[in-house]
Amino acid sequence: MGGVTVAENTDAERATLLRYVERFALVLRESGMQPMPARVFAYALADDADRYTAAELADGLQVSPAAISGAVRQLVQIGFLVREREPGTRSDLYVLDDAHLWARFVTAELQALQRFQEIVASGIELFGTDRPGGRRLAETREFLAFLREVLADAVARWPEERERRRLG
Amino acid sequence: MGGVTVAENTDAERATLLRYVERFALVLRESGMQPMPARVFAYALADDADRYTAAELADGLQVSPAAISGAVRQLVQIGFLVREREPGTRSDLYVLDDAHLWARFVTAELQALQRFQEIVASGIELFGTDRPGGRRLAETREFLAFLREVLADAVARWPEERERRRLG
DNA sequence: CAGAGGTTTCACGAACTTGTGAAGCTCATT
DNA sequence: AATGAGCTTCACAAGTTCGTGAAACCTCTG
Repeated sequence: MGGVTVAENTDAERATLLRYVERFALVLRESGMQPMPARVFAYALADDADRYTAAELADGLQVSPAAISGAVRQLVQIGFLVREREPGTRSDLYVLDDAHLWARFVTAELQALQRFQEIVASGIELFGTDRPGGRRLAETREFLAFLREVLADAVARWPEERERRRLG
Repeated sequence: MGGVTVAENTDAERATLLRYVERFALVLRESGMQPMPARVFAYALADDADRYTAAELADGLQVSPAAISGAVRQLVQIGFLVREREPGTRSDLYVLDDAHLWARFVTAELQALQRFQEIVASGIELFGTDRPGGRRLAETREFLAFLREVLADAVARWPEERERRRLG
């Protein structure tokens, strides 16, 4: 039932986990993720349950339900968490979708690159390409397109690559 | 030198450029870059000079020299700007190193991924891999390693790829 | 349809971030 | 040595972000 976990049988272990989650979240924040979503994600990834109620997350992380509410909403929107509901139950369940998780991760990255590419393209429209600045913008656009192809390809290859690593 | 630029001959054009820089910076900020470094980078990329003094940046962006000082320091550290000094001159020059710029960009990304991988590895050390959470961490580490290989490979291939795109 | 478990919304205080002005520092020139 | 242009550092004020507690809101159960 997702409650008891190996990592937090004792207070000391729970404290270790929470410190770890905080360190992990810090790394995620450096890439632009907000604090509470980062904590929830790190916690759901590192702890042992495979699904969590909002209450379990609030309890496990020692934060208010309100904070969880906002965080899971964003994580669900990005696709890092899936919201589920057991029939005849009153609480939502949040699941880390292992299988697609890293595809989601790169997808989020791809969207960021696309926004980047769009603003660059809009600069080219505004200022043209017959100036030094315009040429830099044009080359940037080319590079971003290339990078997006490479990443999309990597996502597609990961399942196969994963098998290869498991065997080799 | 490097003062007069096509994009800002008139007040209207300068205003357009500044609005554009602000939009561009916003996109960069969404990926975790700080506001002022983001503005300086966007400005240096989109405007026409190929090197700027700190004073020119402050003037062009309508911000204080103090703000520029901090911003260029960070950009130089990441490698997005190169600091130069003309002999017998009192002001530093900041240069966007076109040739290696996008290699730098991916290098920064690679470092972020490495920090990510390190915190995941540290979690595996702390908690082991014989639990659900540990297995998730282990798979995450594998995926990050793969992604880093893919990106490193992409950087290596870009010069060649760039030629190909220019011709095709 | 009343009740209760669970989630979401909202206003607020605390903490953090940002950019500025002013003072201080460096260093090539005189 | 003195000058002064330019860069950096620092303390601060304004603005923003964060997480909380309390209240409102659903929605399943009896």
